[in-house]
Amino acid sequence: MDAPDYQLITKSDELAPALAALWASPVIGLDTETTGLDAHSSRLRLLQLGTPERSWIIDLFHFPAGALGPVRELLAAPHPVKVAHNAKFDAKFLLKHAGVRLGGIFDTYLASLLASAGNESDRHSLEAVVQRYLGIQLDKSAQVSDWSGELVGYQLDYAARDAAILLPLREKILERLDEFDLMVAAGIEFECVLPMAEMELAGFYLDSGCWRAQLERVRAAHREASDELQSELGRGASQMSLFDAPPQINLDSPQQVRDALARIGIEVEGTSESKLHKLAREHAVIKRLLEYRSLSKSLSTYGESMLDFIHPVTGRLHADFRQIGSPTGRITCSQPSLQQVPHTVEYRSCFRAPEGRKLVVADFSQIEMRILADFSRDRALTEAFHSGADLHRTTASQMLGVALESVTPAQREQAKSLNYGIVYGMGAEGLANRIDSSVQEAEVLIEKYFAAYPGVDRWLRDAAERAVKEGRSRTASGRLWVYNFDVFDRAQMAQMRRVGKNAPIQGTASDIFKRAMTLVDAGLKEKDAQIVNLIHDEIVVECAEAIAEEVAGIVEGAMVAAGREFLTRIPVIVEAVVSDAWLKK
DNA sequence: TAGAATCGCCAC
DNA sequence: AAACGTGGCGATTCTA
Repeated sequence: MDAPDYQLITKSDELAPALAALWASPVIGLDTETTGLDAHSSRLRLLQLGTPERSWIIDLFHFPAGALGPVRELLAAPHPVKVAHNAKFDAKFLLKHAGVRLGGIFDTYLASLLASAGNESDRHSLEAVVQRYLGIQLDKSAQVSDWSGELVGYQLDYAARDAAILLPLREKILERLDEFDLMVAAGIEFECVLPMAEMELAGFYLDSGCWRAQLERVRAAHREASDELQSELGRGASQMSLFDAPPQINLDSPQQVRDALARIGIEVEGTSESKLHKLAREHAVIKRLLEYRSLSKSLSTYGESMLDFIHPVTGRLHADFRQIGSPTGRITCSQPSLQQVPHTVEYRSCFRAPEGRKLVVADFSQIEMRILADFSRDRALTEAFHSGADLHRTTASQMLGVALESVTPAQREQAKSLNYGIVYGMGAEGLANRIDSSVQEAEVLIEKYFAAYPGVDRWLRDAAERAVKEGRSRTASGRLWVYNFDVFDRAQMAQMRRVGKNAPIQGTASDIFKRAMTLVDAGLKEKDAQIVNLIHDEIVVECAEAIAEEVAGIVEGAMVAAGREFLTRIPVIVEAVVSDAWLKK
């Protein structure tokens, strides 16, 4: 593609005519060039803005932040719409280096992801998307050039072209979004971009001293467990002589562990947690092995590596959040994953509010079950939520036909397993495995569950049938997942039925969650408060101590409002707690 | 020997 | 073989 008509702007008197044309355009392309990928340690060099007729390249090295006034106004306004590819990136740099909250975003990256409807083989780089939608091959070689020095012609051509291509690209993707009824879902996604950028830029504070102390405790326990297991498992090994140490077993190798267990007379098919768990009661060595595994996991995944992610400039963790991380629309997080920190006080208390600040930890109460109740219109499940009583206890009471007060803890646990398992399409074997019962007993429990909630039974069967018949599913916002299962493969068909039950529920939960994020962010706009983490149904906000209670109220209200946009028949409950650390008090 | 595949396990 | 859905990640094992 040839370079479009463009003008390089290095003086403030050149801005006015450009701004006049940009304000007059309903949609403009936006791109930035930066000296690196990290907004805290890199600089913003160029801001490219394009109308269909013309592009402008603003060299920000020539503009102190104060001189950008009128441009900031344009960028913050909801109109004109700004088309950008992966706008989160540009939004972070604009926020950090120009103090602008980018408004009116149309993100071609997110749009492309939505339009691909869960097809994970599609790539979504600007290059790939331009190729797919416009049939044009882009040359991206200038992207990684040095953007900190004197700019040369090919860099400016490249910069102008990337902004100009976004407008025709948006047109084509819009056609596809419209064709697939994805406009509502796209709107939800676009509104999340700025909150996501703000969150990543702010980062999540981790007390490194606390974390190191925790690691030391785990290390000691790990050594102890390892020594004990080596001597236990070494017993079965043949020894050269009495004075030779028994050969070391690699406890992290499932193969070696299985062989070692066999030598001391314990035969196992697999060494996974669920298989071993059942044997843990009769064999102390297995119980120890499971403890060892858990400690290993702690050390490897949540060990020093977490500290390596602390940013040298901000002293905080700036994880990478993928806004559409799964086909159901869930957000995922990596480097580090702040969504899988062990749910124990020892770990979570290290994520705490800095001096003078508080964390507000707010999560939806049983949102997926509420969605299931709303979708299925099951009378008993609906009643269970309206009663306000403990869901699992109520489920047990309704299944077993006993009074609420006489439900035993064991019965409640079984009902809980059913409530959680059922939205994943769990079968009798799965339940039996989980609650340590026979398959027959599990079958009886499932029958009782569906007898108590016949509407749920009907909805789940129907969802599975629809999934198979249509080969796709949608969430409440219309988010689409076109399945890629092999219809000639029995196992894959069974999986498709389970996904058909789960995807609309999990996906609607992420619709609600994303709306919640937008509303929370809007509610906190003028406050000294900032979203710092997102975990599927939980939002963590850091704020000034003095306004913590008020912020908790705003967060709770916003999340409830988001839930009510989608659930009309079932109450939405959010628990918001003010805390010094990432704990629900 | 580097990268892919697999296992196992953390979160929701 | 799989058996409960979505992910990320680390260690081991396999493979080209």
